[in-house]
Amino acid sequence: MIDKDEYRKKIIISAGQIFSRYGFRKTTMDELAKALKMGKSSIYYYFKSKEEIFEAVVLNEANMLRNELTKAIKSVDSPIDKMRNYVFVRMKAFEKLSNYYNAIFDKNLDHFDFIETIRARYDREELAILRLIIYHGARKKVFRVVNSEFTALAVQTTLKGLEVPLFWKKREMNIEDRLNAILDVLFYGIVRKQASEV
Amino acid sequence: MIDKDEYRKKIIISAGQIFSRYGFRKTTMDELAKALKMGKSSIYYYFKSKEEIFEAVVLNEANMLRNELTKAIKSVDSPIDKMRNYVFVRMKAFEKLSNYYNAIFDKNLDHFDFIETIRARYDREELAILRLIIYHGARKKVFRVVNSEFTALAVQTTLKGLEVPLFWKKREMNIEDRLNAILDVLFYGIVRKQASEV
DNA sequence: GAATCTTCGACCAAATTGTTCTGACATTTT
DNA sequence: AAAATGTCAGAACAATTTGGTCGAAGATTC
Repeated sequence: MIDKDEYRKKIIISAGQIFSRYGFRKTTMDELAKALKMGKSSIYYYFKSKEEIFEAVVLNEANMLRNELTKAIKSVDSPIDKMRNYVFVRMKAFEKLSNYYNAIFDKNLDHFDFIETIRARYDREELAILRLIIYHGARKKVFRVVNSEFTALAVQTTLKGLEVPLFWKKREMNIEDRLNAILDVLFYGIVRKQASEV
Repeated sequence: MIDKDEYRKKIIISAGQIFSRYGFRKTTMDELAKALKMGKSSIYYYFKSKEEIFEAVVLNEANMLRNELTKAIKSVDSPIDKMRNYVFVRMKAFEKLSNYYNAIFDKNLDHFDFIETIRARYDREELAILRLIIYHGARKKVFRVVNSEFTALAVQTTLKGLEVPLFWKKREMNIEDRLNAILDVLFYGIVRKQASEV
């Protein structure tokens, strides 16, 4: 009754861990049931299908990502730090939010249309955040920007480009160095020259 | 013809990676075939069954473990260092040789009798190595040992005891600290007192 | 004690999976 | 060159697995 939502959350968390370990396909309802210590059919009292559980899991991770990101950019003041934090948190989230990213990249899952929906919405939100950061940076004359909309899009494209190698070889090189390199490039192209002003 | 053994090795390596990721059960022959870029039925030209592949994988890892261990104890001279190296390498191997250890611990696999065989042989070999280290240590009067056979058994028991928590929560605490603690205990109970001789 | 909420075992149809079989192509042997 | 043997893959299969359903049986609330 009142516990139903609570129980749904429990299922989402437990399922999230198992999904992230074995992927959607290789995770069975029996496993989820056993992990939750309930009958397999009982799960269907809370969710209509395996796919619906996965959707909830992915949505949950997407929300967590959003929260962490907004917290990260609120924690600092300068536009440069905001941008740096944003990029860092977003890329560091790769390991934790594996279901979300698997859902986006795994070819076996692209028939799930909810993925496209989530991704589209997240892209829109991300663009808004980036635009805001950039706009404020330009306002404070820290960034040299002609059109904050286009610049935001450019940054987003870079981030997406970084996702791919990050996904395919996860444990290879450390993310930090690579991120810093990208941020360096990004800022040197974007930061207003302090010494010899144009 | 001459390539057959070569190809078997390739299969063992590729299968080893996939098994270590998904476990024996969740790995399908189709996956192995796709990873090897060959027809599923072609695999059966090299191996009689999925189980036989797994056996070869586990055996391979066991051999690798043996090699690393002998190399590790040969690289130093003093009995204390030998013992320390042995324990370290053995426990650090936990991550790399996941199939071997999964085969030993996974309840779903205990019906494979080859596991028991491998384990038994490895136990025997390990005991021999430990006994040798201890015996030499006693000879050099670095270790204080009554019966090197029993002492070796005691050390082995300790190592096995350490396997269990290592298996169940892999990424929790760092192994190093724990190993050092155990070695400390081990040596303080086993090393001959230098200052105030008995 | 009726009504509703929650759980579960039994069951099912569909999909998956390990394995076999047959035949095609390649290579070697005679 | 043809026979024999080695190498591979597609189709087919039997057995198992898997996601999902249904009705009944406890709980809980009214």
